[in-house]
Amino acid sequence: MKVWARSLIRYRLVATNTSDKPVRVRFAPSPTGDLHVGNIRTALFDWAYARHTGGQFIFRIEDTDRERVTDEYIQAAIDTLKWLGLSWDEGPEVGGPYGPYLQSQRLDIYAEWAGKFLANGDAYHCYCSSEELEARREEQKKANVAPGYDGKCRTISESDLARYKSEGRKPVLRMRMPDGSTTFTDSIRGEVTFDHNFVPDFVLVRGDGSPLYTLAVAVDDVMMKVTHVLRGEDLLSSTPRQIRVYQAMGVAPSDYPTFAHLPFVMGQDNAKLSKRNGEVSIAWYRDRGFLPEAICNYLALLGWSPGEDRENVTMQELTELFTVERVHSSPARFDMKKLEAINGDKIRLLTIDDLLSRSVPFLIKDGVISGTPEELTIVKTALPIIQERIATLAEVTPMLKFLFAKNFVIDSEELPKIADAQSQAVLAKASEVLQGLSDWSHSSIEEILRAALIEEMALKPRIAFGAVRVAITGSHISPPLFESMELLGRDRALARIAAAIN
RNA sequence: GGCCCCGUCGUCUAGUGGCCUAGGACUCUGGCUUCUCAAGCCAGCUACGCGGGUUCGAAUCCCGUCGGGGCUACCA
Repeated sequence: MKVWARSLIRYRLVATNTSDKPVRVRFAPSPTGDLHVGNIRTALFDWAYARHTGGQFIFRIEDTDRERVTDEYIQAAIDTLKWLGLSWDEGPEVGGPYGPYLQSQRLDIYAEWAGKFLANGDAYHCYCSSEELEARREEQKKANVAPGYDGKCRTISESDLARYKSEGRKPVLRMRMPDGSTTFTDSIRGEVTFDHNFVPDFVLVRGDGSPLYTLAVAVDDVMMKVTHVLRGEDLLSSTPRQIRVYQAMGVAPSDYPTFAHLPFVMGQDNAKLSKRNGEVSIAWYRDRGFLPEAICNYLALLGWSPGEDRENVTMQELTELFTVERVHSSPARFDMKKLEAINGDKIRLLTIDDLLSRSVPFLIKDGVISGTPEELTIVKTALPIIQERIATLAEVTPMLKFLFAKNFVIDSEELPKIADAQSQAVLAKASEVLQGLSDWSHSSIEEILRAALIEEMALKPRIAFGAVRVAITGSHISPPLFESMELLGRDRALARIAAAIN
């Protein structure tokens, strides 16, 4: 029970969205670092819901904490969303009727509302110092009382006020939480109630006059006419505070946004995702050769499912199938293996031209090719034989580098595989028959090598071709041998076999 | 500690009282195919946290319990 009770009126709000207003969903990250898979999963659901309902997808940057948010991270967030294909209707770069969409550019709006709250008595100045608050919190813990602001500054005597001012204290603006409770309906979790004994008066504006998330998020959602808030579960317990601000703003309960708190995406060891807990930055996945549509498809499956034993969905299908009703309430663990499997599936679905344009940047970055038309022609010819054997675009490099090696050398670990007498005999025989081959096609190469090595020498295919494979590609793992030899060309193929013979 | 959320194979999930001797996918294991690696195909392993209820009948409803997570900031 609060000793500083101001009102005994039971405070119970039920936020419902019964209106048929057009859907407006926002993704509002606070770019204090690279966007990670958890953020992106939220963005994806926000986007899919907006597209599914034919509503607007709003992208807002929550940079009220300028100590931690940087312009680089803001730009990175914009780039990441673009790369994933999550296009927004309102937000950075595209603007919109309710802008600006960077909270740091909306300071006057927050100041105006803060002023109103203070004038109305919904909020009050609090002069307690951090040290004092900390000390009282410790006492609360000792006394086994719910920790939180005790309401000391709800009323301040004239003498205290004069003293605080003479000490040069800068007050924060605190929201007054009335007695009672807040109940709202979460689309995913159902009815949730918070007793205000556990929702202390919270700070809206810092001592330096800058707004906090608690103020900005609620003001912006109202001002931007947001109808649905799909966000991480970590914000669930802050919802009563947002509702309190709506109430202070004079918004009718029927106009409150509908909340849906998404379950977490956990790291490999069941802890919340972090830098130490698996790779979380989307940029890392991009650089590693994951397709944006594969990342989105996989992330969509974390906390949501289209049902009917379906898993492979296109971005278009995702927007058609996505509903909040099918979103889970329990957390999901991120599984790299499954992401890789889906990525491989998506790669196999690509046309050769598409696969080519996506692979080339990796080959260039890895120094395999410089990007000349001649090189691209060779790559394009080679892609069909490796398309089904790679799971990421980055694997194109180890698969195809043998075609472009300037100074071809066999991996030192592979050398022993062709050093034995049998392998040497195979290579000698292959060299001999191949030199007389006029038609350098993979079918002719296969035909003549089978006749010479398998039939004539009576060797097992994996033994015979294995030796040739190492000589040709430098590795015992490679694209199909005969196609590889055709692609390499007669002269280089013969030279490599010759070089492999001691 | 308090408040809140969550709990089906190792992982992601289907499942909203009988269609469930619990289905699919990834992983793993074995096999087929095979010039390596993949891909593909077939088979197999493995789950309703636990305990009480309600009911003719419970993975599905209720209670408790245990476990996990979040919040508890002049972060978001």
